[in-house]
Amino acid sequence: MGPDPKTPTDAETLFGFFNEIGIIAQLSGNAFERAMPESMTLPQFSVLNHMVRLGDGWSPLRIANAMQVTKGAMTNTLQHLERKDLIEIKPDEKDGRAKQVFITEAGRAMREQCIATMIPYMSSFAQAHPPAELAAILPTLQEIRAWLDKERD
Amino acid sequence: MGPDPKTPTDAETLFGFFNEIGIIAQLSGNAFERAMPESMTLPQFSVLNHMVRLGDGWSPLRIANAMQVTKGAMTNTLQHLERKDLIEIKPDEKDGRAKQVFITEAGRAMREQCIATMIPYMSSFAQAHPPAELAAILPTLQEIRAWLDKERD
DNA sequence: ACTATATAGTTTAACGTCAAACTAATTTAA
DNA sequence: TTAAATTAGTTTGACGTTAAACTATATAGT
Repeated sequence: MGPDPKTPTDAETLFGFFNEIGIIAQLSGNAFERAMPESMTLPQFSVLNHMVRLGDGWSPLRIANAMQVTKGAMTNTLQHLERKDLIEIKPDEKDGRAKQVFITEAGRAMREQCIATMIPYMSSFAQAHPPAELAAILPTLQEIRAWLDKERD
Repeated sequence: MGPDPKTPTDAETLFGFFNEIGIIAQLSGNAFERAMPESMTLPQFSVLNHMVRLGDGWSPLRIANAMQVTKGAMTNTLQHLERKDLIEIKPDEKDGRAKQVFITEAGRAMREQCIATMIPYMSSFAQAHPPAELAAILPTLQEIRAWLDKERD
């Protein structure tokens, strides 16, 4: 007897899982960007949001690590935000190599605006998928993220 | 009394969820690419894999739709694969606008090789996160993907 | 002190993605 | 049949990402 076509192998399950994750990330990222004010991208919003929630004055590298992105990628995102005057970057007095990133008033306003424009979309999503449903699978996702992060080397 | 800081709002849960998804997609995609043969990317592998699993001869647009990617993105990926002789693209006799994409022997071999080099990584992952665990949350993910896809307009 | 090493940021090159403009070929409708 | 609308693919421009090379500053070790 050959393998039962109905039962996916472990490799298939694993692949299907990551494939699903990848597509959701792509579709949701797109959806958010379409909902957000013109010219704002998800990474840009994420940085602003991060600073409002956890405080600013962080170094670019620390922000990059928090967002699991390379420092080169963060340089790029910060340059875009700075050109739009949504953040301010100052040299770190204590360490000549480092910089400190601060959100501006315009940055805070932009972050608020992004959230406001996302609300309709989020509500619509939440109606179809109650937060409790997401909260239920979140722990598993967090473990997987932690594993991948640890395994990164 | 202010809101309980321990209980995230629905918006926070929702945001945290998509954030987690995004990071897992990024970390896992990276991990797979690092494991794969030099010069192969995840989208390129995905196209080869798709053709082996579901048959070749599809049009670029149909492949793009299956992978939830724009046709422009697919043009790009197919060009890379074609340059490496992993696929062959022929005009569709029935429809002068369309093309048909076929996997070559080298393409099949490359797909096998990718799978082979991924096995150690997948095993290591599966040990920490049994497929049953993934299978348990897969349905929820699939519903979410379907919703996002439908909502795309 | 001085050299060697490590750390913070930037830059570059190669890929990927999307949206929108543009071709070319096929349908539809009038 | 002809003109209009649709469909398949490609191209372009703007962003994002990584890895690796490169600067500049700081810290360790001798």
